[in-house]
Amino acid sequence: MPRHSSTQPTEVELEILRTLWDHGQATARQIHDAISVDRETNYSTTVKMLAVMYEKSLVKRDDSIRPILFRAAASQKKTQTKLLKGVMQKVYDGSVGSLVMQALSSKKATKEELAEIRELIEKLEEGQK
Amino acid sequence: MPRHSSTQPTEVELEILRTLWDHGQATARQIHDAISVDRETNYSTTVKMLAVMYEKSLVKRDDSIRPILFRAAASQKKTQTKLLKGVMQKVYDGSVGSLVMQALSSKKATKEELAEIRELIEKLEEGQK
DNA sequence: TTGCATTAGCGAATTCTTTCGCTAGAATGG
DNA sequence: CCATTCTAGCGAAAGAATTCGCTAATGCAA
Repeated sequence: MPRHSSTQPTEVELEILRTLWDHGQATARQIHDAISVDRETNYSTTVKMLAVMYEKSLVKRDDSIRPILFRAAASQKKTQTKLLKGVMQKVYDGSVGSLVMQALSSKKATKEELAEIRELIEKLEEGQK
Repeated sequence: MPRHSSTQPTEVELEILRTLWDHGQATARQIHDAISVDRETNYSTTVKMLAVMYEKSLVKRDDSIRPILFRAAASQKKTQTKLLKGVMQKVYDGSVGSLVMQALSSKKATKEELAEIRELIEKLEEGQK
């Protein structure tokens, strides 16, 4: 019986996407070097993952030039939001409130972050009246 | 080459845990009926998943009685926090701030939730001075 | 007790993800 | 142009998560 069909990036795919978002675009070699800092892995693996991701339309490629350049197909923000909503649904039963409360409780935010969040809250509360 | 080792619950495991948190404890049959509402699945599968989860120590079982009763090994909160931290790390590079900002922007929170979050923020800002 | 229904467990198969060896083609420096 | 190095791709295999058929054990009701 088939299982998935949604195109959420997997763990390794996400790492690759992260370097693409950082660099804007990159060759397989550059991507490989970037992720090799954390994860010990083979160049072939990176190339293969890029092929898989291209299949899934997670990346675009420009092969009019050599070496081939890759870029993320979707913006970081869009992807993050999609993943976050997934977690919100699966882990917090869709409740933004509990997710945010736990996030804030579980890890220290900087003064600046807190201020920024408070402003957003106030704006949201304003718009709600 | 080995890949994982951490004991984060997977997707299906999480669904089972959710019903356990809801019910406190439950038989395989009850769990199966509960998750069958959303996901079409076979009773054998549920039983197997419970066995796997028992191996991983995600659930405890009381087989002094029949039918066997299962309960979650860790609290919902603890598990949620662990999963959320994972996402924070992998998707938001460890930044609570961006995670919270995006969560609040991406889905409407109720008036009550906003108020509660604002209070927490204010308390956190207070403690930071 | 016997027969029937439900529960529990095992092992194997399927699907999805990640890995890499090996080869062919392209680029580069001498 | 040749040798060497780098890039790209394929196919197979390993690892991980999920599925289920089949059987044994247990419980229950007549």
